[in-house]
Amino acid sequence: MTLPHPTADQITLSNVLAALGDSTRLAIVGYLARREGRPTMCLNFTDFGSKTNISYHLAKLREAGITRTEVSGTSRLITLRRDDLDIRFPGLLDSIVAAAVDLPMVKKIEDAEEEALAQGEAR
Amino acid sequence: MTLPHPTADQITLSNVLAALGDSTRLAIVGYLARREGRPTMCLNFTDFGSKTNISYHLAKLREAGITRTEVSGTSRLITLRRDDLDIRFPGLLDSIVAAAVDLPMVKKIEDAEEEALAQGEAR
DNA sequence: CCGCTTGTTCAATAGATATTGAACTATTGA
DNA sequence: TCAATAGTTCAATATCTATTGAACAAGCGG
Repeated sequence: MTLPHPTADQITLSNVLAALGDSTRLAIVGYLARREGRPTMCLNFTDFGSKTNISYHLAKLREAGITRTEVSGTSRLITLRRDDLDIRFPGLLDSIVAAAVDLPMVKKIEDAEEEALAQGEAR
Repeated sequence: MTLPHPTADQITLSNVLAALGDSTRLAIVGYLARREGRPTMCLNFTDFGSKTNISYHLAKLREAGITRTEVSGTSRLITLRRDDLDIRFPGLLDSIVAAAVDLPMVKKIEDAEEEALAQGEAR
């Protein structure tokens, strides 16, 4: 089962920039970049907003060609489409991610995660 | 006489991307990049929309820190803030401009210009 | 099979954004 | 001083976008 994604050549600069022009989605991308390697699903973003809202933003990112969403059981695995974006717009994602990883919003939820983890261990 | 511009460190990634997420403004930036060196004023953009509309979009670009607007008599000279943007977000503008210069909208008005020029010469 | 987890879809709403024409400001050139 | 030029401001509007809660779908574990 696969969700609809644009092919590499269907990705437009306008759509990419419009998608990233929202602070929530920019934070999602920054967070995804930090977690690269680790599987990331919708639940990981709940600190960014309600379940419904995250679903909405992730759909926007997917439709713009910024993320890839793979269905895995009841969850979805979200990854950045680094390779495709780099072919279409060389250097673009790198420069955006470089700044996005340091966004206050991203740091905030990383801190929240560490705290939750620490508490889980303490229990 | 100077218009209000954000300082380099007041420029945020979110604002820049939101400003460039509009196709008209993206075309303006692409066009500005093509004209780099030559002075460019609001009148040059009239093919992108009404006078009022261009004024609106140029204000957005200026407020986001993407362009600098200098008053010169009754006109304003618009330039890209390449240096400032490159310090804040290295590589970002370059990668965007590289794609934006080839936008259909940009090509269209360059063609229109050449035609107008040819006609002016013929007369 | 039942309930829990994970997400999506839908309808409603509030807020932001783009676009327009009319009126206005300010500078320049005759 | 007058008229033309170059842009802005304003109010109105139409459209789009983000956000929410309720209802739904689908896989997983007991």
